[in-house]
Amino acid sequence: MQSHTPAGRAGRPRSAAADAAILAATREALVELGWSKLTLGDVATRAGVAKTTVYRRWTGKSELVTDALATLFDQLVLPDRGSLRADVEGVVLQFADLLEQPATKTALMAVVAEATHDEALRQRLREKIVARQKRLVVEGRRRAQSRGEIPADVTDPGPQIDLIFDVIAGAVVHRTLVSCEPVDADWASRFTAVLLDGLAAAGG
Amino acid sequence: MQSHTPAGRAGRPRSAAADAAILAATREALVELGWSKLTLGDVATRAGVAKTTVYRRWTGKSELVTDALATLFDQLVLPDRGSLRADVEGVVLQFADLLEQPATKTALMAVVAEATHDEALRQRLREKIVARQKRLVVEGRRRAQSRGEIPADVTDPGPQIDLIFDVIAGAVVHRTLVSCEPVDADWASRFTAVLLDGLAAAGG
Amino acid sequence: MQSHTPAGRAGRPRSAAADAAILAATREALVELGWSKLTLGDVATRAGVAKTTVYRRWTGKSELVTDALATLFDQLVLPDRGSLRADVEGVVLQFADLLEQPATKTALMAVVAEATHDEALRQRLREKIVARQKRLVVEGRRRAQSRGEIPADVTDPGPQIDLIFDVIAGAVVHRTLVSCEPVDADWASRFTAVLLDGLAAAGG
Amino acid sequence: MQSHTPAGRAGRPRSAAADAAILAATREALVELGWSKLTLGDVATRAGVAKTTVYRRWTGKSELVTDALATLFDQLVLPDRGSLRADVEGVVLQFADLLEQPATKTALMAVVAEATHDEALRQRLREKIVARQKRLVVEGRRRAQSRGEIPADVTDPGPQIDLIFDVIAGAVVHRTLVSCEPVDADWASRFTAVLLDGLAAAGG
DNA sequence: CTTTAAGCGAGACGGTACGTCTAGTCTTGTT
DNA sequence: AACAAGACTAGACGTACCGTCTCGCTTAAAG
Repeated sequence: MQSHTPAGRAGRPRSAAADAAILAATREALVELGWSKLTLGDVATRAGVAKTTVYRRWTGKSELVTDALATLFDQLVLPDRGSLRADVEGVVLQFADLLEQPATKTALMAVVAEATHDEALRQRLREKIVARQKRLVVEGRRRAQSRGEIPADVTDPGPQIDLIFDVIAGAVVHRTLVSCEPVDADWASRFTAVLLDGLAAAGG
Repeated sequence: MQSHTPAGRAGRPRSAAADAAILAATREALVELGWSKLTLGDVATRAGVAKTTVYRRWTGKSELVTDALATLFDQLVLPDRGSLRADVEGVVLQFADLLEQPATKTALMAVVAEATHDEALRQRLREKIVARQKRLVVEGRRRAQSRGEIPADVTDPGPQIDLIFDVIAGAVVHRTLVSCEPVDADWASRFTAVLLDGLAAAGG
Repeated sequence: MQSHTPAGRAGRPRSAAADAAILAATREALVELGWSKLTLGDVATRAGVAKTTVYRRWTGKSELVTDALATLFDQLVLPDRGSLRADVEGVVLQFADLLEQPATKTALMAVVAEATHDEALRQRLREKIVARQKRLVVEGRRRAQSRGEIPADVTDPGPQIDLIFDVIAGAVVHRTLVSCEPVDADWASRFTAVLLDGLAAAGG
Repeated sequence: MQSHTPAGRAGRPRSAAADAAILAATREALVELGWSKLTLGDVATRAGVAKTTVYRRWTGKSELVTDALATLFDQLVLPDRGSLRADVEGVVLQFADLLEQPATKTALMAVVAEATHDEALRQRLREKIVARQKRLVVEGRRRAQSRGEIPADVTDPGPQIDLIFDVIAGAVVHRTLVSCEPVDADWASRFTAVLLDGLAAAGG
């Protein structure tokens, strides 16, 4: 999303409603058309906005879709389910739910693909998507420490936090989008067991 | 790749060299341009071939890139490193190496993205890419059983084999392409420890 | 008009019918819309042809309109009316008729205007439009000489031929498009008298 | 040009300087860009003025350019050269000089072209441009009458005045802009001879 | 000396057309 | 037949201008 009414106040201010309409139209178009057939002209039409208005606010398809995707990742929260094991299973199931939504699955991989050869997009992706997910892992670990389930680290973030994040996010994405198998309660339970037991044994 | 000189024998046979030239040109173009800016016309020009020749053999960009990608995954092998732990670390590092190659990283995510809304492509992806990776996991498990490191299952494939595959492939892909961190010997060692210890504790 | 089936013969040749359809559509659009609102996209649609086909054959609006205009100037002929005076009056009236046609009046001045800062267009204009008009003046003079109405020059073209052409064409265009007065039989007669008497007295 | 500080008196009056700046910027832009690439936004920028200020004063490109053109035609005067023949040659040379200026040649034909399908513009053109030229012809004729070179008409304006004007203006414009030949002293002399001798013989 | 109505610079807006590019097909003549 | 070449239809691309509008500020005549 862009900064509205920046520093100076000269000229007509940008319509705040347009941003929301464009992002909503983008999500809608993603579901119907997928990444490669989504066009900014079509998004503009759906949003009831001129094509130029879209181009004035976003520099291209990748940036727009990244921001539309970010609004979906805002749904992620971490309800306290009472134990570390339950919290991890909750996060796994919740992330899997998000990936089952057509707009998410279509867009996420496409944006990652574009980001492989676009540093600016990689930056945007990290700030708006990855950070939102990582927050959950960090929060879950903090809770487990306050419950006494795992020792409080001297160093924070702990040494394994990145590994944990890549394993959780990677495994869920891979099962959902590549293996195309459902992430159900059973899988979540088996996965959580391997992860937590492995971390415990490895001293993480 | 397509079947050359199929059943019928009338007319000029398809040039076998053209296939190789087109796939090589596709890999080259992927590195230079990325998925979204790669065009079949450009591939044809690079391959020194008419556009019609490309379209006669592949139905579209996704299929062509999938096949070009498959030639890269053919590099994957599983040298016997003497122990299960070493074999897993070897597979992790080898897969990471493959993903560091520009053509691979660019193409893999893009093909997965397209596959989310294209069943035929999903099928092709599983046959030509995923199967090649999974083979390594299955082979590694068989070796560990013959070494006596893990018990021989009654059921084959074992119950956790899919989970193991998703965890390994998912974590490596995520760390490489999303977190953009290197998969080095240290990370591979830590990851393998968590995975194997977790599986042992969970009874996998 | 472009050269079709140039030197080389590889590839599909350009459709000759398309040229005619595009030029006809251009004339039609000129009448309805005028120069400034005529768009090449609209011309393509009217001609039942893709926009790229137009751009492949003409480099821009000016060139296309010039060629469309040229087809109108092809109408000009010089019927033998028996005397120099009658021939001049005939040419004046015929040229005026041509300028009364909506497509002509709209396009001619616009092309001249563009040509003032485009040497290539100026060249094209001279070859395709001006030459067609000048031919009539030269032919009329040749006829008058064969009738013995004016002496046969030693030098050919005669010294005044350019002046005569500019006076005839200029006066008719100016009266029609700037003064917006009709060029009727009376005006043609008065104009012809002044021109021929003036030339006779001045020794042209 | 528009009326400043009109009848009503409330509110901030229009800046007189802006008019001059805009017209100057228009002439400048005409020279650099020509008619078809001249944009009002660019004119506004050159004039150091907001686009709205231009649109508040002129209804469109045609009107603005017509007015800018009119300021150039204000240069035309008719110094008394002592005889009808010398006066006509003077007018011809002076008009040709004006047409050699880049801004004039570019704009005049373009405005005439637009005027062919815009009655209001045709009116403006006649008032601001054509009238300025015609004045010279009328004045020259009046002078010749007072010198006794031609008889004073009972009717005024005389019957041939329009024809004379179209012949002079048309021939000079055509030679300059279509034939792209210079109007030098020799051509002016030959042209004047034909015109005046023709008029004398024809009884004009 | 305050209204108050218009002018002003800035710039976003809904549109339209631009000229280019790509997809995928079709039409040549050649191999 | 398959091939190289390249024209073809269809339509998206991102840019530039159009002419309008919405702002907040300035300017001077009217009250």
